[in-house]
Amino acid sequence: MEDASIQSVPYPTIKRYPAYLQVLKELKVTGITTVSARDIAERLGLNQVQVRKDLGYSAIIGRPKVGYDIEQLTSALHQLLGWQDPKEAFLIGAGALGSALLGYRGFQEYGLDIVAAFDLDPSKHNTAIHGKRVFPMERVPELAKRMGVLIAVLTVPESAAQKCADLLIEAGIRGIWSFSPCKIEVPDNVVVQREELSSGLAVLSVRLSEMLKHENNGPKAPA
Amino acid sequence: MEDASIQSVPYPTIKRYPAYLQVLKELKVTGITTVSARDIAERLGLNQVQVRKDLGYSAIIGRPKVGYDIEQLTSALHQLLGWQDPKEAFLIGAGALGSALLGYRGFQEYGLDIVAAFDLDPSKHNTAIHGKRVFPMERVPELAKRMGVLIAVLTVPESAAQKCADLLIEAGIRGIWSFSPCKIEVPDNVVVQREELSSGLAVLSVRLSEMLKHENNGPKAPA
DNA sequence: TTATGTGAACTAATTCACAGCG
DNA sequence: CGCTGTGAATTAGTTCACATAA
Repeated sequence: MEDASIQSVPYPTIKRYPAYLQVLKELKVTGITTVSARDIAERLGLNQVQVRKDLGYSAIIGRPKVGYDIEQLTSALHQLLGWQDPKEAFLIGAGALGSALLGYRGFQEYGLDIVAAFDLDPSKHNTAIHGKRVFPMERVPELAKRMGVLIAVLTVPESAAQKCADLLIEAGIRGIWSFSPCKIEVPDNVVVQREELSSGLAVLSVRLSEMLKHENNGPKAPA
Repeated sequence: MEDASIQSVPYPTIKRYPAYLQVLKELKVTGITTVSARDIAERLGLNQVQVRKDLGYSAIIGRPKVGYDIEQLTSALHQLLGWQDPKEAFLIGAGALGSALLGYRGFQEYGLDIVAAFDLDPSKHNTAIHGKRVFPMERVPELAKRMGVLIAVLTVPESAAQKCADLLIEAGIRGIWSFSPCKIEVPDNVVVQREELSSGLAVLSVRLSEMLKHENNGPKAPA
């Protein structure tokens, strides 16, 4: 079965891969060439069996007593993620968050190369932010087609999100990484990944509240 | 059992709460006062039973044929998240991402009020970014204690993350929302929530690759 | 009939336990 | 032994199916 790859890798696993790559990168600069699943697990606070299972979705095999070859493993994970060669992307919405993302070099490592920014606000047009030029929104279709760009990072206010998305879709964009806290309607052949910054904050809030509550109740309560 | 609240709400549920609040806020401005689970579910692309189960962790009860009272539900969710009154927080690392977060008003809604920024770079000291003053890192302990700040948003480079975290812990910070892609060691009484921007991108990459692959294979492959 | 609420069934993910290899 | 790899057991989360209330 050649196409066992139809979403055979579970999403929780995929979400952990970037962290694995991060660890591999760190180890590599120290000159180490192999790593054990346990080592990765400890550095990330995960279960070692989980790491082995996750790595098992790649073609590479680890050697007992030695571990995994860092070089091989890195490229295997890059391949599973489709990060072999960076994909060009547009950034839509050069506000505070958008500007920050334009200045973030790390995306290169994540297979993403933001090549241009777009904004509705004319005062931003033809300026450059972190070395990336800002174009008027209307030019998305033309430039997307010319450059063959398929991915957009959407950092516009909620109120503009759907309108911008519609324009992106018309321009042939197939993947939208959205930082706007709202649902975006797209046809079946377009993928939207919604980044929920607030989810992480919600978890932090709850964990912190619980910890503080226990400190107050703990001493009094039995056991 | 009064303390059934010891992490009785599953994390996946907690992560969805901010999205629910977002929907409730949108509905509220239109003047509507009640909402059904199905309506929420549709707006977010979720299953309606899941929404009901999630809301079931709160004390409020919905009325058949009517739904949930938006006002009540909002405050119940705020309470479950510990977002009743905004918590003051420090931002550590006034680089590109840090500056963006300083400019993001939305955190107020998420129970977070960033009151000051800190940076190692002296050239940034005593400047203001989006109206928030930037202090030298050394002043964290003094100001945290004076203001009773317990939460920090960490947006420093990987290389500085642990060092900054150590200083924060010494200053009495109990919750760290970290955007640095690395593990941070903290004592048991401190909570670290790691925000993995790359996870979302990983999922987008894979979903997009699969979609494009199917388009190429699809027409040829059987069924 | 249109909604909530919930036990039961199912599906997914994690962890355990152990076999196998160098 | 120290490590990988994996079937089996467990736990967690989601969805189904249905009872109930206005």
